[in-house]
Amino acid sequence: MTAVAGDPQHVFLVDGSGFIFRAFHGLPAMSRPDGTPVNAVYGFTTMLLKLLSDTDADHVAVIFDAGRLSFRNDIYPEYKAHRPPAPEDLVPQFPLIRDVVAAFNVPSVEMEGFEADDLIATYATQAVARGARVTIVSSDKDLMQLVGERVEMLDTLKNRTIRAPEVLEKFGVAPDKVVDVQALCGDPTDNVPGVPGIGVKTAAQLIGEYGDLDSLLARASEIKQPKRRETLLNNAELARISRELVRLKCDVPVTESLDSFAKRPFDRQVLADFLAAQGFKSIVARLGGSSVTPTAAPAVTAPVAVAAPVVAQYELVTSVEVLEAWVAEATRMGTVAFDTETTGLDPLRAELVGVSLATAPGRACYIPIKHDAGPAQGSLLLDPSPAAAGPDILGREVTLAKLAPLLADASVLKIGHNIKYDMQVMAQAGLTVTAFDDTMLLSYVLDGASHGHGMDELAKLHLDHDTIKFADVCGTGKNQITFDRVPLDKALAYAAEDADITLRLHGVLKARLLAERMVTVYETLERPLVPVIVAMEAAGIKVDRTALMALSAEFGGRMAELEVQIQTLAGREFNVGSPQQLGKVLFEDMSLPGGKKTKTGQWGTGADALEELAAQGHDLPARVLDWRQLSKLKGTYTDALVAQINGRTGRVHTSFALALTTTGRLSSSDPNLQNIPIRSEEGRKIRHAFIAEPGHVLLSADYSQIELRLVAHVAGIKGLIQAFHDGADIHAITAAQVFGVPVEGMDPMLRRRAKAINFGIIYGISAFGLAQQLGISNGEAKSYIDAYFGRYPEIRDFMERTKEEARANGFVLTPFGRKVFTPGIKDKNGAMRAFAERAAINGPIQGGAADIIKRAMIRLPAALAAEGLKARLLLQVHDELVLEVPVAEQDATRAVVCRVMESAAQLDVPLVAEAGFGTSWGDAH
DNA sequence: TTAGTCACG
DNA sequence: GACGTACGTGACTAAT
Repeated sequence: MTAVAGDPQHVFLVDGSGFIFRAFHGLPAMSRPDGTPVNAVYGFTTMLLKLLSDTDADHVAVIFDAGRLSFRNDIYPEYKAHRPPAPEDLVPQFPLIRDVVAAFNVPSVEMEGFEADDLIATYATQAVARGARVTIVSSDKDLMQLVGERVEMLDTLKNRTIRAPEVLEKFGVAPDKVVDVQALCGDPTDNVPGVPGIGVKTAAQLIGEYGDLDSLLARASEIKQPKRRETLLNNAELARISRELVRLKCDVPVTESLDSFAKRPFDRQVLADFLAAQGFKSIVARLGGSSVTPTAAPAVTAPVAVAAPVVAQYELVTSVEVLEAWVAEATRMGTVAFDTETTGLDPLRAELVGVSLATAPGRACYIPIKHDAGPAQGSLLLDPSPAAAGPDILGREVTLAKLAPLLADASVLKIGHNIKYDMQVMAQAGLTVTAFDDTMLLSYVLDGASHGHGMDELAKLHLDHDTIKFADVCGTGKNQITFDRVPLDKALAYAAEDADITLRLHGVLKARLLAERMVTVYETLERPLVPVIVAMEAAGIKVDRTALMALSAEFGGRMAELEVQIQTLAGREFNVGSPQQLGKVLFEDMSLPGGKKTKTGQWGTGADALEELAAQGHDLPARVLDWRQLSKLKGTYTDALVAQINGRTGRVHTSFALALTTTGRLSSSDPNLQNIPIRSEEGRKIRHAFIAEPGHVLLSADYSQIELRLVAHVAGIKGLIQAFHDGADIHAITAAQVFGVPVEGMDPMLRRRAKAINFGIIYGISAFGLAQQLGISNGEAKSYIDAYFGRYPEIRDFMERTKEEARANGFVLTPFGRKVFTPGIKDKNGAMRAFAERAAINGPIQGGAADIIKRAMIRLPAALAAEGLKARLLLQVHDELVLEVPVAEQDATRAVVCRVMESAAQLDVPLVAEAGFGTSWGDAH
């Protein structure tokens, strides 16, 4: 069949009835002012709105069930006979939902005697015959039999696409065998009898073995298990009837033609009026999008496609009445952007200065809480400050009291930009925030590290808006003032804009989430992690100040000794900490061999270069290495950490960045507690200074080989998967398999090489890199890699597949759907491209591991609470979690932590977590 | 501000 | 045949 002009390309068939029930049961009760229940109507409306704005479909229709009876009741009167009548609260919503569809100007179809599923089957068949793609918007398993090369299903509530693999997962067979399986196992919800005693698993196994139902029934007497054979022989007719019940009719004599589903525009005014009548103000606001002018009463008159400039109207809130009005408006809208202004960046030390809210584009307010009336430093005393002359501001107590219920109200969505910070600030004031979105995290899951996620940058990018910069309001450098000293008029303009922009960014970004299939990543991996991180940062970790200071003195003393020795050896004084001066000493004054220049023409004095010289017997570079180690430990850890101890808590509180890395990992800073030394003996002393409170111990639990397990899983490497199931020393087994030697009595060198290759795979292996790592020749490294690929052929496939994915999309996906962007993958510079290719290969592995530990962290607090355990999460170090645990609860806590970590994901390999206790972090390993 | 170095997974 | 490399971070110092 050849396509002719006007043929549909992509057809959306929405299972209206299915969605109504799911929306009704999935959403909390909602009602119109007149008392009519509308939760299903609301759910249906938002779904349809998203669907229509996100899809490339050119044909759309919503299909409903017409009545309770269909032709199936003629075959089997009991079909769906036991279904209770629709819930009382749902009945009045059926006609309203048909009105919704009409308001969207989308055709709806229903037909007496046929179920919606049959109509969907019929139209899908017609569409495929005309060369179109079909998306069935439903999660009903009865429709899975229709999935095919050109037909997919979309579960909008879970944002999941159902194709052949998902069908296989559900029924254990390909879509074309689904009816056979259903015929055997039946369906209690629809009263389809099936064969007694046979469930999905057995049915799939039988169909897999015999091919289809008819063959199975014909050869039933061959079945070995006597009981199963008997039931099949006795119930053959029941199975055939069941098959007729579940098989969808593809040739219903429909009256509406497929062509009549061609997508057509809808009248926004009609729709807005209808929605307003249902009380759906938040949807009306969304319809208006960025085109809404705050003064225009009906927000929907402007066409959404043309973004009219927003007329910003910001209000300074200085009376309780006005504050109450804003809270009421936010509650009514169901959505509010909010932002806090403070005196600093550290949420534990910063003081709350004010709060801004935004309820619609351009409509925002600022509530000052603590603004210093005095002029900024440097102003003349006689200068009458506008702030001093301004109106009185509301007190902290009353403002917080009025805001608390709004922030705690689960039915009002609070939108923040980096809301982690605002939640921490509010937590200091005793307020909790429930039901929130974060535009920074939205931006991060959508665009990864392809650009920054600061609000200024996003405002320019998505709204073409230049924001007022913090520096414009507070200055920079030594002239910088804190926000509480900013005059109120300037504070209003800056702070209210922040909330306003946040709200408008939310409109743009949240809409992209579904279209770009990032709902699940955002809602299950990123957003729920925020409160977990808030608690971790607030908890902090105790460090032994005295021990660190003693270490610092010790390191300092030894450095001074080494400096004397080094300068004596050099024959002159120079700054040992200067790579430039050291390079001259080594390669010019002393004329040592093998000096290499860095790309800027300096002598390279990295550890590998110094080690090589030391190995040749040169003393000076060896002592520089020692000096550098001590210098690093003293400067970065002992001294810096002591300076970071919070005066109030006596603990160190890091900051975890959630929207920074390219792979989805967290990062830690101020101080970085993810790079505390452990590999060297001297370094470990620092780890021993991280201690538990009296009566507590530290628990360190880490995933064993999580990245290599991810490799085995995503690449489907049978040899490695088996090895992980066997639970033995993975590097030794790799060595045995690749080099063909027994594990017993293995040369440790072979194991070391196998380990290096295993790591190399994770990094997107190259012969050069492996050679460098092992200190062997390029050729030898290449022969190892070839041997590895020969033993595990799936790895090569995975690497090629991943690079292809990166080239096609500009990103690769982790097993949990996170996008890892791969800029440079098409660069004309070969080195750049190779770099991007290795990063692409690493992406699903490192990113997948990051996803898994995030899942564990999200589940852990509730799992601990469920067993009444008081342990607190303190740190995450990529594959390790550190908790502070009451001594009496050690064993129970370890069990919960390991269980949660190990069950955080279901892969083709087991996940293993190992945990230890200690009074210090160093002892807990 | 950038480059070099080195701490971690 | 040359390119110039293991993946992902943050903090410190010297030099600009």
